[in-house]
Amino acid sequence: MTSDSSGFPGKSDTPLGFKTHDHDHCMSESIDVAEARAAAENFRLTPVRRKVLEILLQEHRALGAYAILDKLRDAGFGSQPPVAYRALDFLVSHGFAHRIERLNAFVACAHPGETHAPAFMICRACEGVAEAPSAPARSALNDAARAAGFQIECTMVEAEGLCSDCAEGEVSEAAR
Amino acid sequence: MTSDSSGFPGKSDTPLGFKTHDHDHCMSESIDVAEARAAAENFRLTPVRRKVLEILLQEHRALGAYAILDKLRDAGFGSQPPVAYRALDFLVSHGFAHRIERLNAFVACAHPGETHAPAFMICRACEGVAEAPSAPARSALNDAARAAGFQIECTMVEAEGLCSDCAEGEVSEAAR
DNA sequence: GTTGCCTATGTGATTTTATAACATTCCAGC
DNA sequence: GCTGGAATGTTATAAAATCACATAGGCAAC
Repeated sequence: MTSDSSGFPGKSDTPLGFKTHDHDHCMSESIDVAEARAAAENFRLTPVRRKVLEILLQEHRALGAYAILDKLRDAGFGSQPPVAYRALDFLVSHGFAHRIERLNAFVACAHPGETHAPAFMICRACEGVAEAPSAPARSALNDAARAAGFQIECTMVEAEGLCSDCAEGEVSEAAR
Repeated sequence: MTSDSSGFPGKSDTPLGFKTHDHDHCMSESIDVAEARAAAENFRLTPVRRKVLEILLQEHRALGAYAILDKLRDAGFGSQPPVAYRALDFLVSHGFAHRIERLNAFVACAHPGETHAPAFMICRACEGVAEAPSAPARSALNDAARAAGFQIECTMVEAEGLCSDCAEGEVSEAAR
């Protein structure tokens, strides 16, 4: 396996996630974390669930449930929507994936293990999704909520725009 | 018309929006603003568009496009999805309504006129939606984005939880 | 080891949300 | 009155999500 998380990864480098990095590494690491937690926390990382996690980890992009479903079918699993939705619900509720409301789609979590509810940056050109810390944004909102007597249970922060790679592309396109 | 925006409104008081207030007033005011802007900014607040805005203003809740469509039909307008979606697109793009991604639904804007992209507080019990300023949350996210070279074009902040009224309800229910 | 229970998966049907494509109508400006 | 563009109407279809119920797998008690 090409494992180099610093500057120059092996064959599996990718521009997604807004930063070149070693896919194989972040993927195998995430799977390992999931298996460790499954053993420790007494839940089952069944074949479908594991496969869906792998599918999501292949790309740092949000995938729709039906795109995932296609890949599940190719891999020999059931191909009806509930198969995908159930696995996704599981992954999301255990923190291995996030739902991107803006896209009605799902991404693998970039920091599994840590319980967190990040903010997302969604590139409208390449559809890449990156996570950002949302604690500051969240606490600001909390103040407003408290003032209104509103009890926040869950906060979603999603920003849409252009990642650095795609922004360069736009510039050169405008210059044509 | 019962116009009293302070403590004790007329027949039209409502618990929605997380605060008792005078519906007729906020509704007529919003329509007035819309008409004024239509004249000033040279766009048309056509009958369908106006009707959809009125429908949304009836309740400080998010309504799905199809719920709106039902009401449009009752009012004698076209009853196919594009009729509702087009009017909603218009209202959203001119700042008279907001789309709530979490619910795939729409609310009337609580502060028409001011260009803004607020944060939303969504009550999971009564489905009421209130707006909160999102500038602090937004600027925090901006810093993270800049660091990642990401150009934010639009940010969505939505919090789900319980409004003060519904939180009280939960408590008394738990005591049963 | 087999019974019973619970969880997970498979499958078909349906509901909800959203858009594409094209015809028709309305209205402003000439 | 004609013309061009915007808005609306309508049919059809795509995309996203859920319901309901049947089947299989894992595991503990007996």
